[in-house]
Amino acid sequence: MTHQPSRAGNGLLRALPDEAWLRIQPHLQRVDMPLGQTLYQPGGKLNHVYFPVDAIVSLLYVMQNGDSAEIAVVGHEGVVGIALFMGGESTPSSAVVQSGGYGYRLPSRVIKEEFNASVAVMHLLLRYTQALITQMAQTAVCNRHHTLDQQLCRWLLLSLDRLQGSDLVMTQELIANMLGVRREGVTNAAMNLQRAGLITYARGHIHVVDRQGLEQRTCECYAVVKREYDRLLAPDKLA
Amino acid sequence: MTHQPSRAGNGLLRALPDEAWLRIQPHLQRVDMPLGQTLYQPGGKLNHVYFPVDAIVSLLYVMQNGDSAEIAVVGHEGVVGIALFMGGESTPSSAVVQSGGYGYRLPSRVIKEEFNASVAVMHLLLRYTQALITQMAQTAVCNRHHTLDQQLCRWLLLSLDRLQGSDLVMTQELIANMLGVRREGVTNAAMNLQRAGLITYARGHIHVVDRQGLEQRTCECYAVVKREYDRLLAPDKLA
DNA sequence: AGCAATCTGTGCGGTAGCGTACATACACCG
DNA sequence: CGGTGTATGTACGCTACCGCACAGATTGCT
Repeated sequence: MTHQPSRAGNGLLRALPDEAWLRIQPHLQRVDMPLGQTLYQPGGKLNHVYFPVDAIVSLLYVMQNGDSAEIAVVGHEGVVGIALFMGGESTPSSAVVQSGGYGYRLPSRVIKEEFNASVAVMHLLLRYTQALITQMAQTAVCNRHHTLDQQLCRWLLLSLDRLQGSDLVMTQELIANMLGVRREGVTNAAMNLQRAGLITYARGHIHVVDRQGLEQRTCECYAVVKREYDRLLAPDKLA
Repeated sequence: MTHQPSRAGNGLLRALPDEAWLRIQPHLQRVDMPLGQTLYQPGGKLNHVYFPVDAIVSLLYVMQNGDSAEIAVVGHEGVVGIALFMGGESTPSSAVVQSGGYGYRLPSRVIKEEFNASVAVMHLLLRYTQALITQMAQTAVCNRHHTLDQQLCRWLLLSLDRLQGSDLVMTQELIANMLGVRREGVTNAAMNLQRAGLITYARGHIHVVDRQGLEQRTCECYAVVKREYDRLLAPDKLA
């Protein structure tokens, strides 16, 4: 009694040309993506690409001394494992599930074949990749110039855009790992946001009360990234 | 009396399949790339891609308040303007010549046609793009975690790899703009390196005395990026 | 109910880099 | 040769964040 995979839950699957979708569908496999799962190890061989539906995946780099930093985040709008069709087969970063849920995975062979077989699929995936590049670039800028308060706002907004509702399941410890800062720093920033009436939280649950307030308080980085995703993945572009 | 463009000076041109090179060659135009020249404005339409030969181009993001940060750097190993074949047509960052020299440029139409016409060209450019992605990601990590001393070392090494010889023409003011820090911070870091006997410098000229010393003093970021460029653009890969 | 693990808050000294202001020094040019 | 711009050095208070240590507080387990 296996259900047919649905393309509704992921923006890229939805944007595929119908023929491509029909070719891909039989190879898609629904997978649970529990919090903390590591999809890729740095340098490791990639066996699948993942299309998250209600899960969020962080691309992050872990340094020799254990410090880490998030490079970008992928949710229902995208795909994890671009190195496969970019030709590199692996990356120096790892991919970790940051918010549990499910998604679909596709064997590397299939995505590579489809990438090479269909110009429309190729262009779709490349536009997504460019959006991802923008996110990485903006992360670099943000790390350089903006306060932890602002970065936390940006991070919450990016996560919110990839979930339904306005609640996150996420300890401050984990957020600190993603942002590459101390847990106490996150505590402090979160208290600031709570006092400002933008969020409430307790023991691993964050509730966003005032989304617009977050958008006002964050740096321009969020808007730049959002605009670029909208521009590159707008429905009319995804012919 | 125009000279035929040579493919010798740029790694990507050199790696092109011969047929592709012959198609492209007539459209290549040698251009001077003087220090400070802006190749792309954020959001602007890209009319050409640029293949630097002895120039270095910085991809950088300038914020609303004027603060800036370098995202990545491109020299004779690469090409400026990947957004063209990635399908975005533009990017939110700008491209500025950071070390003067010359290169070749190619009209956007030609690079797009060639990208779509030849799988080998496509794979070459995509592998290069993945290396560039690694550089951006590592820049984000470095901005988060490493000291200015280390970052200056990394920056000098990245530049050195894209020049012949061991001298850079580059004021501390400019370096500060690239790294997104104060000029005084660069002065301080440069003094540290000079005292350590790794470089000497004066009024816009930097001479690297002990390259190995720089490599020891910098963070792991430099090695990660270098390794990835070597891996993705190794001669045997570039069939 | 009681214990253990987990999550969050707090305090304190340390430091890297910022903003600002100014001082020196070299380089070019008339 | 003197003057003007440009490049570099120095000083000082300030802030954000770090590292570390520890104190509640809530949750889950037995």
